[in-house]
Amino acid sequence: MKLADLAALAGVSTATVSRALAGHPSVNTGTRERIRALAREHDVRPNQLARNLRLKSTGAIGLVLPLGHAKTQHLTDPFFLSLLGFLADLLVERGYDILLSRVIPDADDWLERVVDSGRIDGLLLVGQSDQFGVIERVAQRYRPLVVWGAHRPGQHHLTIGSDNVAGGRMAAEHLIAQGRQRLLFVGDPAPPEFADRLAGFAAAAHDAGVPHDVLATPMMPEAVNAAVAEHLARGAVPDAIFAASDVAAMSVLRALAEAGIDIPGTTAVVGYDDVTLAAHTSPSLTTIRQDLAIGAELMVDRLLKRIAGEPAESAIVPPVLIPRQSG
Amino acid sequence: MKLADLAALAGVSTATVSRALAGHPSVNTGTRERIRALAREHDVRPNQLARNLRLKSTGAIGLVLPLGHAKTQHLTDPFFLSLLGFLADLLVERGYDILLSRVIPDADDWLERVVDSGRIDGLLLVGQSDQFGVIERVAQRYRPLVVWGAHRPGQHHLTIGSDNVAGGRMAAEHLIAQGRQRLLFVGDPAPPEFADRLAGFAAAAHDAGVPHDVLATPMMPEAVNAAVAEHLARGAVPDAIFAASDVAAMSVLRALAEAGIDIPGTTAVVGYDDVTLAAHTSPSLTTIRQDLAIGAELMVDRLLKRIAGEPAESAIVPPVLIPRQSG
DNA sequence: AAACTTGTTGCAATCGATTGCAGGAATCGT
DNA sequence: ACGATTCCTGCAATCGATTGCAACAAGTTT
Repeated sequence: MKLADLAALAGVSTATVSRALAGHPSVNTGTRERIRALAREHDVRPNQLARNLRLKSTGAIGLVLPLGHAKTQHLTDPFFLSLLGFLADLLVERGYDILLSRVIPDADDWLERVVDSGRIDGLLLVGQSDQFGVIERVAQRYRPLVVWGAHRPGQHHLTIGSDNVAGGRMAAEHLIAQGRQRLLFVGDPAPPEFADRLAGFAAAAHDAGVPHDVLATPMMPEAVNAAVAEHLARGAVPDAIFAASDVAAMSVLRALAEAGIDIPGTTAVVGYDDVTLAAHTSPSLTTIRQDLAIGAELMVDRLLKRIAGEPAESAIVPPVLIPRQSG
Repeated sequence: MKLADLAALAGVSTATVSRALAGHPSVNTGTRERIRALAREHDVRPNQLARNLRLKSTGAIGLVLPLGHAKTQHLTDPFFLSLLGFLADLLVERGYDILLSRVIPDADDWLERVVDSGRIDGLLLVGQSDQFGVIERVAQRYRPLVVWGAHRPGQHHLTIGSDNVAGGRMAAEHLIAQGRQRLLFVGDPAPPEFADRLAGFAAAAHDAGVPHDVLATPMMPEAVNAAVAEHLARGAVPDAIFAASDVAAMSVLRALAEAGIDIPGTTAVVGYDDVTLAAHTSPSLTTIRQDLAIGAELMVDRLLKRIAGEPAESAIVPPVLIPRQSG
């Protein structure tokens, strides 16, 4: 039942009904209570769409996962789901709904379509994928936009992310401190997050005078598994592998186990993210943790500041090495 | 930029612009192309809210997790996140957006508010929690509503769920076949899903002439852990525990390990759900799998049927016992 | 030349709520 | 008793797109 119907029932105008339900002070106390009682009795629930249209505010935050570099990747990715869980909890606590979309950036105005749809008050983007340019362009004019990802000098869009260069460096230093000598990076070096992890990894190796290889592969589990298997079959057995993500690291573990290689005896493995699963693989996975609880809080905090018109800047969550059995 | 602005630029009415962009056949081909070119050039993106209001359809599906029995439970729950992942993938493939809310059912019209908000074309509810009555009431009049949960004879709302009674029964039979004699159910027996699991468990135990106990506890990890620890401290050491969920089962594993009890030598543990983690705990967790990929497909399929005005009925996903190390 | 199609476009109502402004009634001050 | 406040309520515009109906021009038929 809508406001106009209730107005007819109560013998007043919709204007008065609207004001009564909104608790507007200018409406007479008696009338207000009468209308409210009637509203309860007759199941009146105002149409949010109409309200949003008029007020130009929706109470919803967009949450988008752009899938440029892995068109077959699904929302079931544990890293994304975990971050999503934290973000959702925080946003709901603050009274926002979440409009979730998975976008495959084919048309190059995909981001414009999202922000100009009028359906959201702000947007959280998880991962820059290969859409750096698009994001920059939109961020120039659309303020309430926060991205999980890497920060480049001079960029205009607001990012929250872990320091991937530092994380990659930590991985390499940790492995080298164990005396590992033949380092291998496994993953897709194209997306900025992964590129930074590799850069830090390579820099630390270089500083220590240790050589390293790069095994570039798409991030899908079977692809990683196959790439590592083939690499091993060629007789190249590294004594340390740094995988671009935990999910990739788990495929690496599997490929090594299938090749009968001892972990960490022969080859150490270090992952990235510290997804919940990482503590429970066997052997359990040494990894670089991104603290998503903190990251999510930073994202939401910055986004709400931007929505309120206040300034807010990028921030970095420091990565932490979590040593476990795999290396 | 909105349609009216473009109309002014093109020297036509908004009506014509609307029809041109929608590809309505009655508009002159020349005019249509001229308007479309202008639209591309000037970044015209119609306001979805206004469109939705007029058309009374939104292209969004609500996804709600009611948290009646665990007011502190979060969206980070792995079972929910996993189902959410599957649902989101399916819905996005079909062109729907997802409006995600976590609801704490305090006011008893929480569900009415969601379905009458005008913001969604249909609703998926994950879990009935303790809100069976509310859901029944709304389902009487609101058709596009699909619930993940238990099916009661004579109920009106459409549910997809695993056969929890059969699942509970399988757990008990599996344990009894190993010669286990002192069975214990751990969990909150109030929500219908859990009640069914307990009912099947109890029935199978009764059929086999084996006694069983019930340790009722809230489902939060610390609560389960504490409840089991206290139970053990009272000297009652069961030789088999059936936990209402995998997450609860993991707390049970921890409590047993902390009490120095051998698993599965002294006490076997069986969980429910088969979350990804269950295969990776140590010892790995024997559990009753709910196939969420299939469940999600059934939910989306039924919901879209209902939205299209077609009839659709409840369905059941058969549970499967996954034997692992814990029992 | 009158009557009738056909093709294209615009007017204005509609979706349902919010709110500035105006106006009527009641109360107050002098 | 008359103007000035104060209080309350309703009118009507507004948010932006969609669409039935009417209108008009150009072409066709008789």
